[in-house]
Amino acid sequence: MPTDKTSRNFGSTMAEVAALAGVTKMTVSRVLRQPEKVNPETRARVQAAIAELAYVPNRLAGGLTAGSSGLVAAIVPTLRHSIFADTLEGLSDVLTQAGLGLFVSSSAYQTDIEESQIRSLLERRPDAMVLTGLTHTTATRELLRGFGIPVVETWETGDQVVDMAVGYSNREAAHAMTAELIRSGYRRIAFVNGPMDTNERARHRAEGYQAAMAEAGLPALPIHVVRDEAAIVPETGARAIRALQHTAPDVDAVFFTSDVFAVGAILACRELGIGVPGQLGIAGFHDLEVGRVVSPTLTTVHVPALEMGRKAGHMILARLAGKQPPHARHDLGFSIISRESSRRGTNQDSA
Amino acid sequence: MPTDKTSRNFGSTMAEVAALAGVTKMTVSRVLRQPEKVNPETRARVQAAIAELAYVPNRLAGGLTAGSSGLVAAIVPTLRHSIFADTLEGLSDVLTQAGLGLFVSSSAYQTDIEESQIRSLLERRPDAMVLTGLTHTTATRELLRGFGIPVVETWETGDQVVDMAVGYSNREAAHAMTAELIRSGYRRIAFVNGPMDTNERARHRAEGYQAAMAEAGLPALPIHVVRDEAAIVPETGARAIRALQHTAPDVDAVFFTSDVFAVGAILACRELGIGVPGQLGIAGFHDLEVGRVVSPTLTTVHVPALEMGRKAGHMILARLAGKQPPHARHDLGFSIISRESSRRGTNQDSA
DNA sequence: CCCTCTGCTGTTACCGATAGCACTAGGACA
DNA sequence: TGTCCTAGTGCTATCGGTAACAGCAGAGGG
Repeated sequence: MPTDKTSRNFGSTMAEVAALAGVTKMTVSRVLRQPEKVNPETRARVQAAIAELAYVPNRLAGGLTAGSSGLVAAIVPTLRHSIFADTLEGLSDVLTQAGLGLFVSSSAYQTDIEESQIRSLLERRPDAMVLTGLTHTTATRELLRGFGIPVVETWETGDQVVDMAVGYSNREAAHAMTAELIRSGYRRIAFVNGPMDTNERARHRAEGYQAAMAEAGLPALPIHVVRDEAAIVPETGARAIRALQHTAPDVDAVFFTSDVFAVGAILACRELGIGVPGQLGIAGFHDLEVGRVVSPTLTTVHVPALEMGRKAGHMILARLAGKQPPHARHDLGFSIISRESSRRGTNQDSA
Repeated sequence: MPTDKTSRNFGSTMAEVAALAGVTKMTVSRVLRQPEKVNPETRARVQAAIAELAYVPNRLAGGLTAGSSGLVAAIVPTLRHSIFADTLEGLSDVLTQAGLGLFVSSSAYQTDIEESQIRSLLERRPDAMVLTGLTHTTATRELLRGFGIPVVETWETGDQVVDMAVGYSNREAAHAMTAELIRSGYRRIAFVNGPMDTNERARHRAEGYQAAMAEAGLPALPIHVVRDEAAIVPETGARAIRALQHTAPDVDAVFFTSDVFAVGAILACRELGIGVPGQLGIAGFHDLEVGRVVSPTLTTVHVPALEMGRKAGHMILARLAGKQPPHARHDLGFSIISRESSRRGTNQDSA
């Protein structure tokens, strides 16, 4: 067993296996991918050689000829948010079963970073690519179209898709939640959102909020924007509550663009002696576990995080099999989870 | 621009760029990796051709010659647990900056699945591999050693490392937490653990618990094992509480191997009218956000999830640069976070 | 004016696998 | 007995790059 100076061995090559078995590489290759075409005796000999050398085929080399890497690249804004990890898990499940590898990268919510990452991901010639959201630079779109690989955009639906998309309507979801708050009796509803310039999910949610308010004949309040969306921590929600106390003390409900913020807000209210849901209604987004645990429990929007990942995986597989047509779009919907934090007139829990 | 029947283009090749620029592939290759060796005029011409064709180099092909893929493979038990996602994010940060790609796979906590995944990951000739835990099949160890690539095992420290390791001592962590509960006045302390046969983290935590009890002259209670560890949901913790009410009603504290379980337990206690921390002390593990939000707030063990990922990344980079020696091991420690759920004699919050 | 050196670019071989075709031996068939 | 067919296996080229060395022109030195 030869070992070079850096002690990197990389296992044996197909040629070594072939030599040991007394055949050519081609026969070894056949044993691996079309065993029925090889004489059982020869096959056994080759398999013995493979076992003896602990040979692991090099898919990179095979892929060169085949023109495919067996890799799917995925870009998420961050891994430090279980909601995106859920989508990745769903994707990974489906892809792994099909023998495809998953190659991950995080963009920190910035489209220019995303562009450079896509460029570097493409150097690995993925068989498909999964993106989060529909907002990308023009160069990104052109690059992806030029490569002609299946691209699935997740977490939103819309018309301007690069290729395919699976998601839900953030506009409708925010609309529905706002309407739910209004139905519960809240009138001065504030919306705490992420940056709307780089994130169409945030933009669409804002539109949904504003539309619902308008339909109810209520004034939409100025949207409170959380700048550093990468820092998704409860304290950000707490800070928003403290800020709103000054800028808009008459607000009677706050709808947060993430459960993480909403939960921080609930804790802040507890400290400040603000009764939730009596004095202030609170709603979140994502349906994270934390919202089920906090007291009062959090009203939120459930999003199909895992399912989007799975669906994206299936769309890719179908497409690679030549079935799924381009421009396929799937709306997986959402649901409003009404819990204690928006149940006006119920307990005024603040401890 | 040629496009084959499946509409997969894969961008242009270096040969096409070369033809357009009126040079050979070799010159294009040089422009990309040692531009200073190419005449500025030629270089400009080549760069124009690259831009015009939107050429993206194929690292797979380059890697074939170089004998490296620029990819690092990581295996985590599951992505649906933010704690492992944190480790991945740390790893990803470091690797991405160094131009390495991260290739992820989840093992569902089973070493046999892990083995087959490692085999399939190795087909992609990663430059390094990151594993979770120290428990692997013999075949896995041999395979990895045979490949001679840097391997970092995370989330535990110990002697039987394949190559390198970064983690903390689960034994000491569980020991410290148990001791903390004893110090708080609890005596009949139960431990709810994951399966100890496939997961040395669970095994070591059990040992730490037992040792701490023994040192205090207290009897270690039979360990309550949560079988389906993959289902890491609060309800599992709630179920454990209900079970313990029957099997060991005199227990005065429960130490859970995960905050997720501990939080479910706290909610169950609230429903059952069991006062926490008065009647029952509760402690968790991991220091998840959820433990900061639940009431009473959760006493837990903080583990360096993100840092382990980062450190693993740095160890790999150092090793690839020929610096880091084999068998390097790093203990990043842990810390006990004492919060309300184990503060005996304080409030008996059960709402 | 010749030689050597330097700077730049091209040629050839090869990384590890696979597609496509060629070839061989033995059996079926007329 | 000759022809055709069918397994089973090998040969060659190729995927898209890179390493190593070769070649060539102009500059500088003697």
